[in-house]
Amino acid sequence: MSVRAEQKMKTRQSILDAALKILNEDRGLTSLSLREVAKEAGIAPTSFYRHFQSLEEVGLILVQEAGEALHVILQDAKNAPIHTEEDIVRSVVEMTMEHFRTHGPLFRVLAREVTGGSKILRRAIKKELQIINQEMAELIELESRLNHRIITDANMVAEAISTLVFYMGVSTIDMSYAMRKVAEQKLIHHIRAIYIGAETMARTEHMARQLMLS
Amino acid sequence: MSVRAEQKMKTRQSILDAALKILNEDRGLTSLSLREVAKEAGIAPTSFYRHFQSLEEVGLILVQEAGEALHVILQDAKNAPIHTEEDIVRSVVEMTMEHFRTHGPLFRVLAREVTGGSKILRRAIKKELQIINQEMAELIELESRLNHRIITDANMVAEAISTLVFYMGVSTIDMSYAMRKVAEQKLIHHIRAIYIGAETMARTEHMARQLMLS
DNA sequence: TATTTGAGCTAACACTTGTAAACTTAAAGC
DNA sequence: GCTTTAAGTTTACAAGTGTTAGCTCAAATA
Repeated sequence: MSVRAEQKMKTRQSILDAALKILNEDRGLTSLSLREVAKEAGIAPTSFYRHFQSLEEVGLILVQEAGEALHVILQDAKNAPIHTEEDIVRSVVEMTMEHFRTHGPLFRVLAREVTGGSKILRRAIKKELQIINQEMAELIELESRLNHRIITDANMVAEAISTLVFYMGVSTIDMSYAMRKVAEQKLIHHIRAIYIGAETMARTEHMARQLMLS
Repeated sequence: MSVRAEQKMKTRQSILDAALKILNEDRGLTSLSLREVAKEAGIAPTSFYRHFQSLEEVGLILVQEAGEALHVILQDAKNAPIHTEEDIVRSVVEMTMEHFRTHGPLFRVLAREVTGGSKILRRAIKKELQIINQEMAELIELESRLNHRIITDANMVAEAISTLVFYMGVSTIDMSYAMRKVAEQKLIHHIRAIYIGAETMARTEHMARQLMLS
């Protein structure tokens, strides 16, 4: 890459960093000002336009980054060696929480902007979460096949689980280690309840069908 | 009430209405401007101060209103005649969804500001949701006692359910009738899974304990 | 009826906002 | 080495911001 292009990338990154830093200080994207971000990034206000059209565009990139980080977690879980329900739940929850914590600012943006002021951003985040949901459904189907478990609707289970993990998970970012661990255990418990509930429902349905046939 | 006090109340209400109206148009509280609200309310900017200290104070009142609306739902559910699990879940979900829809703007504020820019508001909303949680736990305990159901930790079940109902419920506000009904059914299914899961877990635990004793 | 009160007003302030226009200047390309 | 390109700059402007001070005038009070 040329010296110029390299410098441009650097400045671009410093804008993204600046935006994320300010967003992390309890601010919504729509309450952000271009000048403020430019100042934090150490550039002139108008230089911003050399890199992005608007702050919304910056937001979209941050959302994309957060989404990719989530995909990695699920991909890792899918490729992990052990696939018992207990292990998979615990490892996914722990990995997700760890990821939330280490990439706190990014996920705080995700959580804030999913109900935030920009329609475009909301749409983008919901799409991202939908993909996560799909991936989780695949993971659940994989596990249930391996352990001869009857789960009629993996998508439903995935929806409930990913919703809980996302919203409860994000709220743990600011917590102390001890409290976070408690929240983690709660989350694992909830997920297990959903899992077992779905299985019990499927089994009773299955039994009812067999009874009808006989 | 004196003529003057009455007029003041009217203006106060028009400020609250104006704020809610603007907030409903995809705006966060921190991105709101005082002058903008005053204009929408049909008063001079400085007149705002005769009623509130800041926009945050306005936000707090809106949150309080939304919270009260939620309490009413649960109170109604507790006082409803039929208390089978199936009925209670369906009726609470349907009532909550209906309430979310009819008071859409208010709950959109709640959902937006729980991750929003004001720490004070976030705290207030979380407290409100915590109370809801407590009330739901009582409802679950009431039902399980009536139907001789074994539920070891009603608080946990309540947490999972109220989290799902709140976040999934709020996202249904903008939906068409048909889609909302689908989301409603999904939600009922999730709740039932959690309920049954918790019961199954409690029963296996119960059996294990009895096995140990014998 | 005369006085006081206070909701709502206008004017003014110091400041921040987004963005346009025109520049500098160092790297890229020929 | 000369020209072109473009990242980053300064300056400028019109519009919007929160908040203070002081005025109005009708209702409340004495």
